[in-house]
Amino acid sequence: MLNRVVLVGRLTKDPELRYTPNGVAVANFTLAVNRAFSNQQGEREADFINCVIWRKQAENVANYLKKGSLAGVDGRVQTRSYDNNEGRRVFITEIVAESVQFLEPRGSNQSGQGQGNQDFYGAPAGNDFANQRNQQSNRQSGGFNDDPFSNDGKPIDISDDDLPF
Amino acid sequence: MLNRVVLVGRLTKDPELRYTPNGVAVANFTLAVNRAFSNQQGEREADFINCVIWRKQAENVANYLKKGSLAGVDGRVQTRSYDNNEGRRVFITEIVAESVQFLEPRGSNQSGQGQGNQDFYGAPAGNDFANQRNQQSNRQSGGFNDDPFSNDGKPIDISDDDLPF
Amino acid sequence: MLNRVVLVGRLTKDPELRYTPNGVAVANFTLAVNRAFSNQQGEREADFINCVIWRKQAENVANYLKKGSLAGVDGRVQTRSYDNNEGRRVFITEIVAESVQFLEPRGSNQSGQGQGNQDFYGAPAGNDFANQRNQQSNRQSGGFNDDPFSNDGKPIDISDDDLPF
Amino acid sequence: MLNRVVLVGRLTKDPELRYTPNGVAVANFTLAVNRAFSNQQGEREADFINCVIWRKQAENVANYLKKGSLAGVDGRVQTRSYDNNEGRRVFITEIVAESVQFLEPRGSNQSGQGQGNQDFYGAPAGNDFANQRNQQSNRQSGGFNDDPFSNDGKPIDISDDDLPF
DNA sequence: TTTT
DNA sequence: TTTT
Repeated sequence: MLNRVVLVGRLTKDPELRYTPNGVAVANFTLAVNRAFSNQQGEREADFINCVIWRKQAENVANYLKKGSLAGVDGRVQTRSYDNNEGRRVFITEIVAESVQFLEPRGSNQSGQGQGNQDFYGAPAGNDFANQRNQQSNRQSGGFNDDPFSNDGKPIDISDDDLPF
Repeated sequence: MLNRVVLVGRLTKDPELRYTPNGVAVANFTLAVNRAFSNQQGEREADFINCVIWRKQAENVANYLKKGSLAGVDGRVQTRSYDNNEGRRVFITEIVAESVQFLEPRGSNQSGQGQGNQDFYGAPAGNDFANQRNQQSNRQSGGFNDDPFSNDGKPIDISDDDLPF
Repeated sequence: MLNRVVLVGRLTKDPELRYTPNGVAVANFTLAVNRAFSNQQGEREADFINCVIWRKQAENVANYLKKGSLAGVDGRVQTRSYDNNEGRRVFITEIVAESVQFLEPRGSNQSGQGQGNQDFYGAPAGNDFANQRNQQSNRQSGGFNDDPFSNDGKPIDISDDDLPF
Repeated sequence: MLNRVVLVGRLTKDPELRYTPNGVAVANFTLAVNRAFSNQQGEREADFINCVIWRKQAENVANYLKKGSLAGVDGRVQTRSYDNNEGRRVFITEIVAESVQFLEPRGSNQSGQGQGNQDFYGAPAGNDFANQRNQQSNRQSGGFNDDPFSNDGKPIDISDDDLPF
């Protein structure tokens, strides 16, 4: 059934890249998306939206985005649940990104060295991470957690079953 | 910033209509949205996506949708947090619906009496609940809960501050 | 770059299914999408939105949708141009559907015989035409036109180049 | 009915701002949206998508966006037709933008003088043009054309009837 | 009639 | 050239 989400926002932290036991890459990141309206105190708030992305694009996200990066996400809403360490069922709503667009001007990550690029404010060519299905990643898995958005060293129970395809 | 969600799914239960202390209507409902793909066991799962809607449209949702109704939602992703009764901060991700479309065939709610309507399977005219801003609802508030998706009779702490405009 | 469209509407006519010279299926159809608001004459107008869909899903659309069917489309906006028979360049904006959802109640196509189905108004299981990439269709091509939305028997010049991948 | 479009792309030209006979502002612009995939020649093409925006936001677009600006659009697909000067009916599909987001880094419009802004690449605060309904613009109308995307000095026949609300 |  |  129809399930579509499009977001533009900034990463609240560097993305977290991990691997399932089978070696499939997953990255998690949170987008801060500023609201278009102000609240009753006249402040403009933001929504902090958890996103997951799989496989090759997960590695792209980890390599090219960092805290503060402006990015666009096209994906879908996913819900899942897991039992936490107190034996309580926790429900998660997150966005599974199907493609991520890097919206920073080219070179904005650079540390300071000259750029000599007249295209400085342009979006990099080929900066979409979409349509890279069928690509496989095979590095070994590190510690994989029960909740991809926490990182507290608890035992692993997210498996390849969480792969959205 | 861009924040857009479109869903089509079925209500998992009747919508819950409540009123803020100021008399503003809010309805909560959950959409079961079937996934387009099957999991590794060959089953087609669903996402269970919590939605909120405000004001006149909240009352429309409460009046016209019920458990099992097929509906479309156009809205945005919202996150918020509250402190639960154990003093723990709980983070919520939900969809604020800006418009809801009733996708049931006309008359499918009817109890059995004849319809004599050749348009029986047609979508009802005017079945969009959109573009009804500026309408105000003023009924008195009933018990309002700390989490619009739970309903356990705990003290009220959602106020008009939660109004998304 | 981000380019996403989601529509729900009714087919204005039966879909048109054709095949490229290489045997790839394409279907064209127009969705009438009723506007959520009324015009200054108090009438509710509709937008008539041309859609294209490729491969296996094109055949599904042709087989399962017809004039009047309620359908959801998830896709992207595409523009292209061609030179018409007067040597004039014509610009086309249309929606390339990536998935189509059949929103008619189960059995609504039936000619009249009893159904005995308590789920009569339920959406059919498996009624999404999505995620069917990698499927190939190989029937022979019939007359393929210069504009997939016209059908006037003029020589073919839409080729597999128009395939959106 | 559901009708939602989200785009991110670059303006192909400066926006065109005009006023209806009643003094309502309208701006037209075209977004070049690069495709996520390459064609059979290995080139990455773009879609050139016509957009319209009304009222206060039209003036914002005219003031803040120009050829090459990176912008996000949230809106809906609209179709309409008009009779051209040869008496032929022309059908138009365009995007009615409901909000536009300015995605250029702050200061990228500047002519060259120093900026001394550590937030140089940050999106400007308040750079959404959304949620500004109810605002009225009253300047006098200049030449208004039969097709908002052409500009050939022909007599005016787009009126306030084209206002999408 | 196309942007970077 | 438009659906219910």
